[in-house]
Amino acid sequence: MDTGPKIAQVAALVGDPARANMLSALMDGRTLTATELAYLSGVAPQTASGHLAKLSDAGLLALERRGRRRYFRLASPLVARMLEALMVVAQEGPAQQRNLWRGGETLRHARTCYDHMAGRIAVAIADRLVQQSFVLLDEDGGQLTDAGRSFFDALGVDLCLASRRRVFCRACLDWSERRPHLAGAVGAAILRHALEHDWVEHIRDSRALLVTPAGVRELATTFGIEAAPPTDACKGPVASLSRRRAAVIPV
Amino acid sequence: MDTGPKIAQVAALVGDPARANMLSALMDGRTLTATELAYLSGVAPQTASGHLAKLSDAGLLALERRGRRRYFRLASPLVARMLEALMVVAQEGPAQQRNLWRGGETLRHARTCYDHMAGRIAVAIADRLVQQSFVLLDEDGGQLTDAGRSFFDALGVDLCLASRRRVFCRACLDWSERRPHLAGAVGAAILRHALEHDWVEHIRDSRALLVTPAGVRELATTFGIEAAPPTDACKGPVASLSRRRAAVIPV
DNA sequence: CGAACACTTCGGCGAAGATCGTAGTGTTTC
DNA sequence: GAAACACTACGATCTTCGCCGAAGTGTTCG
Repeated sequence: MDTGPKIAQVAALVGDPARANMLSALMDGRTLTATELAYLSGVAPQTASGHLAKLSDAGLLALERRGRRRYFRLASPLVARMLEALMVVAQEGPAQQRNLWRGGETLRHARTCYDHMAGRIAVAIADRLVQQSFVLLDEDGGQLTDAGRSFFDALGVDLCLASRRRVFCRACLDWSERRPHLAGAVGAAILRHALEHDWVEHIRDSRALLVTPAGVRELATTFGIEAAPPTDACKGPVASLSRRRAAVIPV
Repeated sequence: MDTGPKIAQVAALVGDPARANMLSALMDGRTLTATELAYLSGVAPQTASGHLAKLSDAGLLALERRGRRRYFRLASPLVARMLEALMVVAQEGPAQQRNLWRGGETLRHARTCYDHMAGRIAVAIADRLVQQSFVLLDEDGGQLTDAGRSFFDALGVDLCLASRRRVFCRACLDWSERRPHLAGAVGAAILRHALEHDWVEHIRDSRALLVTPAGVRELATTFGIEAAPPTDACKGPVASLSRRRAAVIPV
């Protein structure tokens, strides 16, 4: 029993475009139904059913039966980490594609990435925190400094670390900005705080985040970030996911 | 340009058993020739050539022409991280396979994992360091405590952090032991130190490590670890990699 | 109870791609 | 210069697997 064939098995599952789209759609931690995932991945429900069965059998997805529909979500944060790692390599990939992501301005601006924030805003926040020596960051990990801890305490961000002394964060390469943003315990705490204080809110069914007017103010005063949303915000956030069937997801 | 199809492209590359074997073989940072990789992955040289071309084009492998042979290695630590993440999910996978890895006692005992140590020894070291509060560790990262820093200083381990203040380490799930061992800057420093002081040495062409008598002594006094090598050590360390062609790799 | 709905199973079609034999290019060795 | 070697390019074969139409199970709603 070597490791090669085993990782091949998992990788092959992710290697199909339809399944990869499903997993991408679930990357923000939401739970979606089989039908929704079928539309999002651009295949017929029968096809999607087969894909979802494979992903569940392999332990990549967890499923919950509720009434006549089945809700799927990523089986664990480890799966999200794996997808993230794949994304990084896919982005770096051949040196050719130096261009950033076009279209979906809303997504580029602010979105969720499993349990933390991503996009321009998130990268800007990370930059600021590093610049002020509130966090130390590199590819192998990161940590909150004492100054940073005080900063977040003063801000009222609940780091959920009463019982656990260590204050970890880690870098997560932003696929639209190609720069690191904050993930891990600290990243999750920031997103939680932002949602609870209405700095940002989820847009429809997408992973995009809308920065509220209050959020713009707060982000400016707290982090010195210009967080005004792009002009074309709120336009078909999930449309980019469906390949063939451009139908609007019925919810 | 969505992320789904892009990660699918990369995942599909890893999704073929032959290519997965090649990448696994390169996981320890070695550079191997096309012929060696062909044998290790169990396919004919022509087939391997095609696979290697694809992996190189996609930016997963870096190749260096020297004379009439081409040496391949992982293009970056990011690729190793990706494979590691895949391995974790592949191991966790379906709850059924609760059994540990059988065979290859030498590999299970001690081996390299890209730039750090893995196997029973590495897990034991990590356990010990955590137990003594020299490092803090969880899935999101890790960090060296002040006490830990003093410990390594006293030990003479060069953490290579003169210019960089942060002292990062991270957990890497050991695929044979299913428990975390140390990776990141600290993990790499430990392996470097162990090699420089002849605690361990590379076995032939495999990623397995042989713990020297001196190493057994030092590991016992330093970490309180019983590091005596298994009795069947040094037997065909790479044989487990070749599937069909069991020929010995000509070097 | 029957209709609408969410999802799954089955079966055949079709395309993608992994494989290796043969043949070819460039490099080293004698 | 010829032979051995490492690797690559091409072509034919063959298996695999994604795909959807049609039909079937279980659930909800009127």
